[in-house]
Amino acid sequence: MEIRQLRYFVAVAEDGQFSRAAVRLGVAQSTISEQIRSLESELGTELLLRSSRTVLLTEAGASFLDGARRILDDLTSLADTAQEIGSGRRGRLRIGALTPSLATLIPGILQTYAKRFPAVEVQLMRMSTDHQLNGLLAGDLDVGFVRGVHHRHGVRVERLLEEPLLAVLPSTHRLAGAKSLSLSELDGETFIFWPRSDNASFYDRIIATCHEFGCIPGKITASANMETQMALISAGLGVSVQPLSFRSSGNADVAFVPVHDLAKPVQMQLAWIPNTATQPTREFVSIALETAQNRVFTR
Amino acid sequence: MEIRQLRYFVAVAEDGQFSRAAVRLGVAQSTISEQIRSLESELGTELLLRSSRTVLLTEAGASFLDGARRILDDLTSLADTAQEIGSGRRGRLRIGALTPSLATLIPGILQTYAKRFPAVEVQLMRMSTDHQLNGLLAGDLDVGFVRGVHHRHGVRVERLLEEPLLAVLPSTHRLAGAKSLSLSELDGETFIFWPRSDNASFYDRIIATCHEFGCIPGKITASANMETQMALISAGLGVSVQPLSFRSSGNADVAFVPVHDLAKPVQMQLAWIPNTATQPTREFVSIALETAQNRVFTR
DNA sequence: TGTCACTATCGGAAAATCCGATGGATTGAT
DNA sequence: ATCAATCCATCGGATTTTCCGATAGTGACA
Repeated sequence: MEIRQLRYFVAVAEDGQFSRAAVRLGVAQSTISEQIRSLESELGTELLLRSSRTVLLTEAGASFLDGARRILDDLTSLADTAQEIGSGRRGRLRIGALTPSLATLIPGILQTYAKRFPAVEVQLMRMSTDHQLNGLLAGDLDVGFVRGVHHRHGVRVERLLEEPLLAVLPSTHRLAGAKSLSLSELDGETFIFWPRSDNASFYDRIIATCHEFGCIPGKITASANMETQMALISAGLGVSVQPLSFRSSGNADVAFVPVHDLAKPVQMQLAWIPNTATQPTREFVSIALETAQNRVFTR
Repeated sequence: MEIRQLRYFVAVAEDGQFSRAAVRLGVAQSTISEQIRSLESELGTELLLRSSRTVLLTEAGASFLDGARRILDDLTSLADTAQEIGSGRRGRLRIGALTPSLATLIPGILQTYAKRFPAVEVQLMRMSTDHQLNGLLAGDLDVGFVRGVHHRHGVRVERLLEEPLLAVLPSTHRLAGAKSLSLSELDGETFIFWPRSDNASFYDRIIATCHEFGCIPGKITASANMETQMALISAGLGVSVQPLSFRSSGNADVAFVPVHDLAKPVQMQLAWIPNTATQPTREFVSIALETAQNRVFTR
């Protein structure tokens, strides 16, 4: 049984004539006759009743017509779907993101992406950097917005934007009004920070920098939630050092003060796995990098 | 896109190897390679990721695999169904029947038929002879159990069995105990009978026979329902002349008395339209004729 | 580095499709 | 009744496609 035969049969059934169907299909009438005949002989059943004026369907033919039409439809949609998936116009995209990126970078990127690929189902998940890396490697995630990742086998990481680190202080803090400060001035204070398990290397880098510049945190209170951290700081329970985008949560009674000995900015990065990247992933990465390049993060 | 290509693709996806799939399919490996390649190029999408160790599916390939499997299944069931319908193993059979046939002939025939063709949907409808003929000609009925039909264009009628006509009398009737009677003895009585519209020729034949033998019915009360007729007769409201099988309703307080001047029996007949008969119809007819031949209708 | 297992490619053989011409059958008109 | 027209079936040959075997190319593994 061949697809061609199904097409010919459907055409004949619709036209009620071999010859007219042949013209419509752009083939010789003898071809139609042969193919229909071969189809019938393969099935062992007559599908058409040939009278000299018109062609009628047998019962088997009527049932076959229904089925053949459905299969022909299925075939085109099969091809269409494969093409859409292959071209990235259809599919699924699982994005991991750190909290600050959600308010700053991601809205613009997603807007562009959703416009170009409306049929792709986007799943956006707030996750820590280390969680994202694990997810990428486990195949649970397609792309992630992370911080402080250097190299990890199989994972490609590209810089999206850079931000300075700022001291985050309660508004009642003695340095809240300062133009800028030195890390050593926060020596011994309680620090409010992300859990070390969220991004151990970034955590360690910050702490090491503090030590380097003569600031040894007293207690370190961990919270995985940005809003909670803000609340703790504004309540005067501690201070923190955070990238500028931390500010975009924009609320709470806290002061952001530049730290002049922290010249080196931190980066927001995009991470994905080129080897196994799906087409939607590749498209998203390309849009994300492009969007970030055109974007200057302002206070 | 060809069915062959779907088969090859499914085989490769299942085996994870071109060469092994080729062996399993009984074709050369180069053939598989070419066909898959041609499929991919037609779709404009890669379906398989060839590494030198194993073949993996792309996203598009995974979706295509599902669809291809489903379509291949659909194709076989399409062919199977057409074959079943063509051979009469599947389909629909609409049978019309007079009331007496329902209790006598039909059970045995249907039993045999349902055993040989379990997948055929049988619809049995109680209808008058004329209704059945109209139904057959209109294509609403496939086969009918009728009485007193001679010839009608396009309709074929075969005798199934013959039965004598009996007088049907209230048990209180003066002739109820007679061994037999002559029609003339019922002259002037009220007759309980089927409506003339149910089977005009049969009706007219009975009435003509009565006249011929000196019996002119007084009033004629019509009822399309056998049970109603029995009730009317047993209530003493009239008499009737009916085929023997009328008796099989077996109840009510009526007497069946042979009529010696009605030597000519009446027939139960099978009617169908050979030109447009479906396979189930043909099979049913053959079983019905066969069953009736082997059957002697006894009191 | 060499071997192994696998897919891609190529030329030619084999098979299937397709075409045009023709035959046979039926319908409708003259 | 005959003739023309229409339609499907059949046949031989041209064309296209499929298929095979051999061989080249490629990555994995020892």
